[in-house]
Amino acid sequence: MPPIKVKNAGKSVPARRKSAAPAKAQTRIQREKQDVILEAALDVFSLHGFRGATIDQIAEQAGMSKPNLLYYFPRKEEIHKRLMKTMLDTWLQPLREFDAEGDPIPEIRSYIRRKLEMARDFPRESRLFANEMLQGAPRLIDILEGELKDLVDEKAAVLLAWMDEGKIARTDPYHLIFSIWATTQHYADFDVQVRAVLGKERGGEGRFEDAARFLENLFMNGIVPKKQTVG
Amino acid sequence: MPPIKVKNAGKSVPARRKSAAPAKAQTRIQREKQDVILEAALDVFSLHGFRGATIDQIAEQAGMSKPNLLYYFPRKEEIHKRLMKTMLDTWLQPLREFDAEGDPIPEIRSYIRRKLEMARDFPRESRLFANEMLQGAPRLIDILEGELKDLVDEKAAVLLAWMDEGKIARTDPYHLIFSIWATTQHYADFDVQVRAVLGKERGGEGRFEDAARFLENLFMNGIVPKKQTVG
DNA sequence: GTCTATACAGAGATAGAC
DNA sequence: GTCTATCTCTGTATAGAC
Repeated sequence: MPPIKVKNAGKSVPARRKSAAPAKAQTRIQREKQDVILEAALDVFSLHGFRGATIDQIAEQAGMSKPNLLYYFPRKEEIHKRLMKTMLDTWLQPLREFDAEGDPIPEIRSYIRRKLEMARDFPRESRLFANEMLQGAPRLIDILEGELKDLVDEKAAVLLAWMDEGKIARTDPYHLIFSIWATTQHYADFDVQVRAVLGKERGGEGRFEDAARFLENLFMNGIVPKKQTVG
Repeated sequence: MPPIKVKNAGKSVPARRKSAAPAKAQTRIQREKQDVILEAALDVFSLHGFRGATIDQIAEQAGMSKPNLLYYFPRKEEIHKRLMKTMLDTWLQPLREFDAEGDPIPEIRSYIRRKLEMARDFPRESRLFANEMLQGAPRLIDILEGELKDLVDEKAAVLLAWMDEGKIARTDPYHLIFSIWATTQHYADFDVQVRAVLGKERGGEGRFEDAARFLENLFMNGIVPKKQTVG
């Protein structure tokens, strides 16, 4: 599985800032401080969820005092909201880029690979999302029922068309997408378990390559032995 | 998918109590109260994780005062520990029953079905576990590296033997197990998202039957169209 | 065995000096 | 813009009356 090229394992949020949003222009220092805070907050929120995370922890992780942090983000919820927004942008990008004009099998294969790369390179974002889901998505439900549903509906239609043309096997496109999400994000969200079960020898960095190989093969072929390849 | 027979959707913990553990015998009332507390605690812990959950919430959910609750479980951590223990027993049962003597394909198919039934019938247990994983399994890591690893090693060996005999396609047995866990538990842990994306028409009770059909088919056949079944 | 009252720490957030 | 001090509320846990 050569095309996994991304290096940095689980740091950095894209953290694009809209230049028109707040009335006041921001200094470079303000932006940098905010980014430090967001970075620290991602660590803490992704581990403990919204309610379990404390401003103290975030401040400590960010290397500043609690009041100082609150100078930049007056409310805990603001920090979380901003993280969620950035995270969703990053997180849904692979699905957005899923291309109806592409060649079906390679397109799906590449989607699986990209999702797995994201699990490897942005595990905190994955856990932030997972935490929100476990809590019933109180701060995200509108987006799930709106933007996300629309996007999935659109891609499901593409998959259905491919099935009609006999280019991929007929199956439920929604549950196919769910399965790709579930299997790839599992390697971020349940990372402790994966490493514990694989043990020292197999639980190292190579586990993502192994997973990639396995998942590609699973989604392509299932596990029923092919007559022509046996014996 | 007929064999999904379990009815009660997401209530009741087995809550077996070992009769030899605490020095003092327990009255019937004590047992009942403890069960009420554990039931309430499962609601709260599964939603908010250990740190996010509060004794106030649990007490309210259990319909008793906070001091009264603390009479039965002096520490928050005790409640959580007991829940985790019961949950793990329930949760790993299907894997324990995975039978080396059985017929490979039906055995795996049936394992998938049972895991999906558990996601449907014990979603809170699934979320309790998921919450613990997201936090890096601080209260569970020993079990993961011990009991669980041993159990998975054992079952992986069974799968490998089947592959050697050509009864199932050769693939990575560990990642196969991870994939079954991930896809089935997804329907408990990410339930909000599943229902949001499926919408009103398809997000109802039938979603589990749809998922079962899809997953069986995925694991058996993959998505590459079979030459003989196309056209 | 259950309640009221309360101790005491940690939480989010604000005031005001520098 | 950053800090110390502090307010208020919530949270875990205990004491002691009933």
